[in-house]
Amino acid sequence: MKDMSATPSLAAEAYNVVRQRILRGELVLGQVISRRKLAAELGMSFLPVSEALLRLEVEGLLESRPRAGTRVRIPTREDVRGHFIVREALEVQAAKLFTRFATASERKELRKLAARVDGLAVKPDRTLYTVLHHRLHRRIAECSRCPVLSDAIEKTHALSSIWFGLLRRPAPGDAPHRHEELIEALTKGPADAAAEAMREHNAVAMERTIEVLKPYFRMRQNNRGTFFRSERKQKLHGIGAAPEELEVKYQNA
Amino acid sequence: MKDMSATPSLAAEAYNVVRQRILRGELVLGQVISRRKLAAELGMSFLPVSEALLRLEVEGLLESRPRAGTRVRIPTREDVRGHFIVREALEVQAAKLFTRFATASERKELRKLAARVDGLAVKPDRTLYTVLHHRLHRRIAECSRCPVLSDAIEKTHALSSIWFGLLRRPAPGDAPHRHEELIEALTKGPADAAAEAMREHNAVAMERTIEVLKPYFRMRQNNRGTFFRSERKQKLHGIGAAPEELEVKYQNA
DNA sequence: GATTCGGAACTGATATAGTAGAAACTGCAG
DNA sequence: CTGCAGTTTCTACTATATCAGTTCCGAATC
Repeated sequence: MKDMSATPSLAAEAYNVVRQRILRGELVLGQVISRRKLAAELGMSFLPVSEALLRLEVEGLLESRPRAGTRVRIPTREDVRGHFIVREALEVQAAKLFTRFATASERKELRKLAARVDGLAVKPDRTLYTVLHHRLHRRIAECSRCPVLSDAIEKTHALSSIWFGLLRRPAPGDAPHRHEELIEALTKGPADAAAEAMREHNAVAMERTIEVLKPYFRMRQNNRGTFFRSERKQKLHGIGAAPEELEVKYQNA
Repeated sequence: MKDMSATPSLAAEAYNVVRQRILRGELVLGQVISRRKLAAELGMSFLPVSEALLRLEVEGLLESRPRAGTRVRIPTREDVRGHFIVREALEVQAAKLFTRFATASERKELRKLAARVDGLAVKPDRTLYTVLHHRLHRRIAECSRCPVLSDAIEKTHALSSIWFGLLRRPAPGDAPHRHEELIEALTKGPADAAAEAMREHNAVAMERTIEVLKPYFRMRQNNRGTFFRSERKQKLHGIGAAPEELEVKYQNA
């Protein structure tokens, strides 16, 4: 976490590299990661690499089976539902604290940020949108003046960012000012209204995420327990494919 | 967590042993843990031990500095406050779900358990009280029917259990039926009332914990950053002492 | 053509050894 | 008795080697 960046150990470097690759989408859902190859690539022995991957596994980004491999975690439907229940609990708490502790300049800054996010939401390019959306939620958390809480929220966001990256185009029936309305409730309304707005915001996010991940749920059902190492087999089972391709694949099957 | 007990690896064994020792109070706040000695004692190389300690560090029970050592984490006041804010968020969520999903038999079971806990609260021996109190909160979480949420709650409880263990005698001005009232609100009342009851329950717990930990906050201030290995120096700085002894120590200073 | 089976290659888990660095100890000066 | 240097001893960290289990791929079989 924070000590990782402070202590320039090899394990910390490996951790950051892999984490960034997952978050930037260079490593897709279900892709296996070889400790040895990664170690060779980064120029270190695979023990620090192993430590980094273990850490990411504890955080829920990876899953591994002894002597089979380590891969980017493919979530189940229950995982996603549970994830959003926890996230709702934390962000509602943050929203309440926000109404008490956020300064006037912070409120202004967030209103501007929300407008930018909503403006970008309809554009086809998702990269900038993803970054700013993440920053918006993080800033809300930071305004709670509770580092432990914002750390916890940050951790849940890292997980859902992976899934979020799969959303390649804007959602069709989307409210055009989702985030502006959220921030409006947070900055203006009483604590109860802020909490309720955050709850609804999260409910929409959950529904959408589950919709996007549906093909992956089926994929996980099918290859439960096998860690495909070769690219050919992975392709054969739909790993690395876009959600739309997966959809037709499993509809035919 | 669960895979740990399922996979009987050496690392899992070390993890459970150290965790149990911390929770049972055999390892006190600020005590350093030697990877090598522990490895020798458990009859394994220190790599699995290292993995276990890393895991406990991620969970927040330990802290380590490169080339200095690993010790049981001494929290700051902000840590404790943040911890209870997160815990409140999660347990309030669990309470709401409890009112929706708990079965009749589960409600009955919890009422009985709460009565036992309150009965034990006034007794001088704390060991059984600690165990049952923990079980009560865990059962509430499990009735939410959301494994991800109960796992998250379980993790926060592991942390606060360490602090809880310092409370060697019953709190004086305590409501005699704290837990029975909580369960009453959970089983009978609407979701809002259940949530509010859980919030108040947590607020009391936080106040009490901060009160008990006050001497340790001062202790941490004093020896920030030094990992004392010899027992003599540790005693000199109050590590391993009971809260009351610490109190007089730092009042005199 | 589809299925099964066996060696080859690879994977994570563990053991052992060596290195760098921080804390503790010892002796000396004030 | 107290404060401070140099030395010693301990620690965590890294690297290499070996083991047991898994996946892969092609040849043999039905």
